[in-house]
Amino acid sequence: MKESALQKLRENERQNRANHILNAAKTVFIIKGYKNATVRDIAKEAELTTGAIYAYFKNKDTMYGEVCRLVFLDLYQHLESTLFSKSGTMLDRLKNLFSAYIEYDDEYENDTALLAIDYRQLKIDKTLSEELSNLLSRVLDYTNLIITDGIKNGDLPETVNSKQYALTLWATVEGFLYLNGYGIVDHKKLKVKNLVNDFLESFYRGHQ
Amino acid sequence: MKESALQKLRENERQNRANHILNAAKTVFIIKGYKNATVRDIAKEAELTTGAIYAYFKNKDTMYGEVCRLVFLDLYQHLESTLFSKSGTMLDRLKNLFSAYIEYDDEYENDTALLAIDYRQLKIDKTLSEELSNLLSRVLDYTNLIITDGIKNGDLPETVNSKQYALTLWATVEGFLYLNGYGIVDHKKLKVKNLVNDFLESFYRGHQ
Amino acid sequence: MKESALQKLRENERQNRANHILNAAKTVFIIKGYKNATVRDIAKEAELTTGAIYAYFKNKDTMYGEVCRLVFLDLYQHLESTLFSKSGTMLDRLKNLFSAYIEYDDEYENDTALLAIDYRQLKIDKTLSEELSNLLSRVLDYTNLIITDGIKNGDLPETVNSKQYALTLWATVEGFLYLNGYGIVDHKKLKVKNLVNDFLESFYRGHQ
Amino acid sequence: MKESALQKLRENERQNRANHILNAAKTVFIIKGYKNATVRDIAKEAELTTGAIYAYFKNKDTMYGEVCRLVFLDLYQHLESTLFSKSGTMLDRLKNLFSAYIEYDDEYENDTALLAIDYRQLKIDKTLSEELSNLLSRVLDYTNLIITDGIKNGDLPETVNSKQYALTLWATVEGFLYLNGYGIVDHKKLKVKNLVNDFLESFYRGHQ
DNA sequence: GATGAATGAGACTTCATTCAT
DNA sequence: TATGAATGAAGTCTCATTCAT
Repeated sequence: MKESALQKLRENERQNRANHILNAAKTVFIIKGYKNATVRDIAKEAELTTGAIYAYFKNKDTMYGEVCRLVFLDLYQHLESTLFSKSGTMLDRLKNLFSAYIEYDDEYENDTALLAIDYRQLKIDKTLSEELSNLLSRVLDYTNLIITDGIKNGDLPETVNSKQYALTLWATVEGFLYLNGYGIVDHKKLKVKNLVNDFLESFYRGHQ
Repeated sequence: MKESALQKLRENERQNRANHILNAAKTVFIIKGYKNATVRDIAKEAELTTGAIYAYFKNKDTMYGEVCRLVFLDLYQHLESTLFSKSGTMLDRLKNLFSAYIEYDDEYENDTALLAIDYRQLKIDKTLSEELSNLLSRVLDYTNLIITDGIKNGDLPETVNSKQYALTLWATVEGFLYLNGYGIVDHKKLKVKNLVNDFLESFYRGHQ
Repeated sequence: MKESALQKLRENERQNRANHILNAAKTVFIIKGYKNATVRDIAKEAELTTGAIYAYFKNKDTMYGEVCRLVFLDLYQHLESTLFSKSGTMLDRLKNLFSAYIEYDDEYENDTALLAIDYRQLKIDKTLSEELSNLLSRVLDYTNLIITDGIKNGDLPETVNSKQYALTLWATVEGFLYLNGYGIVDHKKLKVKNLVNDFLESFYRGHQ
Repeated sequence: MKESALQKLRENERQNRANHILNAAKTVFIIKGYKNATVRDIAKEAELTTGAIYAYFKNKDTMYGEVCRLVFLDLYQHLESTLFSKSGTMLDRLKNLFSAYIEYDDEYENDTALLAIDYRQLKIDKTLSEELSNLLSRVLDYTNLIITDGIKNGDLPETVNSKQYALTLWATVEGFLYLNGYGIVDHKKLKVKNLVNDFLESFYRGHQ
């Protein structure tokens, strides 16, 4: 029993340190991008040596993948509060969901996309790779949920294909963030959040 | 005078060879991605040697930037035929424009995005960098043109902000392509082109 | 006095643990070879941690050397039973000796050679190094003993140089094992033991 | 035609440089042993930089394998002169063959064995690995040839199993060299060559 | 004594870039 | 201009060894 408690403590410690490294990695990857970030950079950021890193992560690519996972999980935690407040109209719920999404993206300096961008080129375990794919598509599920609710409530006609509707919404939001990332959205006048809200309304009207 | 003609000839020759290399680079970058493409790969594809490349391009990053430019220019040539046929409704013209855009993306196996993705991390001349930014936003101008025409023709109410409308359309299309690139769009049932067409219609209806 | 008894006990305890580690090391070195065996591997095999190892052994090379010594000591214990049964002809005694040697080698899957192979490249104390050299040549002494007995008994003419005779026998046996280790001896038809026995007879006949 | 000639010239150049590197590697491997030799050492010995090495050899292990091959090929060139002089008795021919073998080994400071020792642990192409195995057993074929000749000529009775005879001879020679490598053969009094010659005679007598 | 996290040197390897020919 | 060998810096990763707990 004692043994098991000790083990748990140690495992916890280990997990903490791994997270510490992962956070350092996140910082570095966001600042320098995958290509230019070196393991040494990450080690320095974590106040460790290169070798220490490898006690926790198999290699750079895996770290990158894990950072992506972390960001996704963070994101979903951020979104879930919004999601499960079933009060309000469908439109409000969608606005809330995407606002939360956009806020999160803002917080990480528009680098959600940057992070997620090409994990398919990485040498990572299939398990992790698949998990990332799943996580990537989870927003869709969230959105879909709200929309099917909307159809049930009569917010949208029954003829609406909820999956396609959800996909379209998400595509637009991702698109805005993507363009915003390239500095194409004029920050002074238009903010992504407003753009999305306007879009949600027009698109909604188009389905009445 | 003669000298100048000769010079022009030489300059032409040089330009041809540079283009030849650029095409090889495009091929390699699309297949392998920026990270994994080596200058040697490009040289081999161009049936040249490493050293020769450097007579035409300052460095790998510049080549990558130039490839991006090439792709954009190609794209715009592809789009322009569509653009300037001012016949048809606004909706038809938009559909044509984006169809052409999507077709082009298909042709390059969804790697337009892949190519364009992070030229901001590259060490390239400011000139080139700015040109890429401009090119990137040119589709917007195209779209905007069609929409202002639409407003003039009464296809859309005058209250519509054409820039925002255009931005939204483009965002959605980019978003679809982005998601499609990640395999999130179900290819068997939904095609990007149909998704976009459906979207254009709903969005249009939403503004009546 | 009491102190000394306690000390002895402790020293014993320590010796036991060192032997435990050494056996683990032997296992790992035989399976993985010196090059590929890591101290961590050994620690794991001994159900200890890396650090603990260093309380007993100065470094990896020393461990390797000690393993070699252990193997030699084991070997000689294995051989000695044979040796001191002075019954039988010289030829029989030699056959018995080498049979025992070969059996021992078999037991460790032909890795006697693998173990002994290059302790001279190791960073180990001169004492240990010299001891290994001595141990290595001890078989020679054994063989020599039997042969001088044989000469006394008239099994071999007095003109025979016993040292050279012994050296030759041993060389051949080692050679067979070495070739066998490389898979050069055809296992199905010829077994090392038979080859050695045949050899011993022919060589013996050649000295009559 | 000219092109092909140029290519041949270049290929030659390349081969020369590869050989130059290989010789440097041989030197380093012999002095330091596989384990302690670094690619940097080899590069320095070849008066090149590390990177240059990799233009010629895939990796360290492959270089080691190639060095082994080189040594074998050299050896066989050295032996072949001897081999094909079919004059002399079987015994003389065998003495010549093994003398040549031993001389070669001497020349390389007893490191034939050292080199050949564990190429099976290396990460090398199967092709190379198999070639090394073949080369390793070629001496056997040579020996066998002389012995079958000997049987034909009546030097040995027909009942002798030539393969076993050959294997035994070779085993003994290898064994002597092996022991000699460990400093067990007393250099001042006994020389390997003499030991082998004496052995060959006794063994031969044992088969009459 | 034992732990195991951390160190730090050094190994192998890759590749953009240069330069003598 | 073209060649391609060579450079050299940087990268990823491994592991014997140390040390605070």
